Amino acid sequence: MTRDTLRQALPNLTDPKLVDLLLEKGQFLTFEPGKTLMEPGQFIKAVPLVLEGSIKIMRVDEDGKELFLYYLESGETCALSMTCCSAARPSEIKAVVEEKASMLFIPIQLHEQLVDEFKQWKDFVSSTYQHRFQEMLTVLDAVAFKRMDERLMNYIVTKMKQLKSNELHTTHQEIANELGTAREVISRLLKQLEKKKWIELGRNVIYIRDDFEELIAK
Amino acid sequence: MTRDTLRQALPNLTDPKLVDLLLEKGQFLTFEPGKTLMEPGQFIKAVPLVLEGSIKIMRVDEDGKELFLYYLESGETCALSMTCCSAARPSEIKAVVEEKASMLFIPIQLHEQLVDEFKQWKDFVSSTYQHRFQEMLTVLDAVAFKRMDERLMNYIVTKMKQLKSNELHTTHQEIANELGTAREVISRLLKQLEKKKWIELGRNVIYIRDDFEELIAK
DNA sequence: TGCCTACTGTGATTTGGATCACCGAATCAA
DNA sequence: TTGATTCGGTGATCCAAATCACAGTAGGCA
Repeated sequence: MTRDTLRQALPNLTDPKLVDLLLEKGQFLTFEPGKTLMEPGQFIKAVPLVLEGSIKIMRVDEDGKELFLYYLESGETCALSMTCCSAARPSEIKAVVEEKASMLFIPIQLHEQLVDEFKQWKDFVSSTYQHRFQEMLTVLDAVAFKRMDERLMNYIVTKMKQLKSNELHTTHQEIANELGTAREVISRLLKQLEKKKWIELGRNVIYIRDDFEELIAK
Repeated sequence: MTRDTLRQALPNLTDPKLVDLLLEKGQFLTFEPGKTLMEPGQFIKAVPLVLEGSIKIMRVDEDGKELFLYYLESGETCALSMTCCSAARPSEIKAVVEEKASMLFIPIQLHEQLVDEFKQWKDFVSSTYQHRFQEMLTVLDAVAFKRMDERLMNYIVTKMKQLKSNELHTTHQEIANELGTAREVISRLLKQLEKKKWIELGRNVIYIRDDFEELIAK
């Protein structure tokens, strides 16, 4: 039932009036992995709230190159959607379902109303901004100051945590896309990690050693 | 007089009660160019509002490398300050006065109160977030997808607009810092632009052709 | 079973940018 | 005026990453 899902995803939203409004006027939808929710240039008319699953948010260059920004997970929303849709501007990003997701779409008018009326919602929005700024800075640091080997290792750690698994079922090409580089570069770097016995490579799968994160810390 | 300065910088803030509160509880200060207002790691206890002049905001890497993010100009405030200080977290950025600046520092408690009580202030904050997200994405694009020559040309255009002049009084080293690269790289690229007659180089000064922006568009 | 496609591995080459090593010229300070 | 410092110019070299070019291989499916 949606009320429970909402409570689980957002335990901080306790005000029953707020919850009622969200459930009454929000649109509940579920999506399968791989579904593209948003492409650059599209307009968005609702704030997406993730209840279950996860959404991958990416920046896309003019000539199609992509760059992974962050995941939206249970209880999170997209700062960029909030800014874009309150300004009625087209999306700057691409959003793809990573894990089967159930979501609540809050119409922009309702969102604006909630910000005014409910401190809990205002705090939620404000902490979302904060959180996302932080993540944008992290990506910026990585792109501006780190080499690809380090970025790849961080990527693997992020994925492991997000999927709560030490097997990544993905292709080298997919990783390359998300890091904004070429497939060969990723293949070679992964091979180096395999030689160090930090990971094992299979077709469409990467097995990661349990102590991977400690290994890279050194 | 400060009231006039405030009105000029922020014509949208018309509510007299709001303006009174800002003037009464905000701290008015002026700074000379070059003054460092904020270093990474410092804590900030007030939201800085720029009335006149401009402030340069930069990201700083662990090993001291810098990266220019954006300018705060008249009527603007720093989204990062708002998130950092409401969360009582240390600054993630460095802020340096670019042009002689007069500023109003809004204590964080007052800021929070204003967000609740004044729609004008809430809208101001919200448009600040939006504006800054946009600029962060622009920087991200540049760093992730553009070559240094293009970034340098964009940098020159940004500076020209911000200073409203087609002479830049700065050193190659300074530009290199802001773009997160090495001085030699900038010197060589500037030399190329000079060979194309798009700019002229002097010691501590770059003269830029009036139609520079049209030239690079091609 | 056999073909086709998607995925991976790897060498060779190129390129953008970083780094090192100087030098000369302008400017400042004593 | 002179010595020191800052700034700009430039060659040489190195390195990470991009690009090009193929080849092998595992799976899907006809």
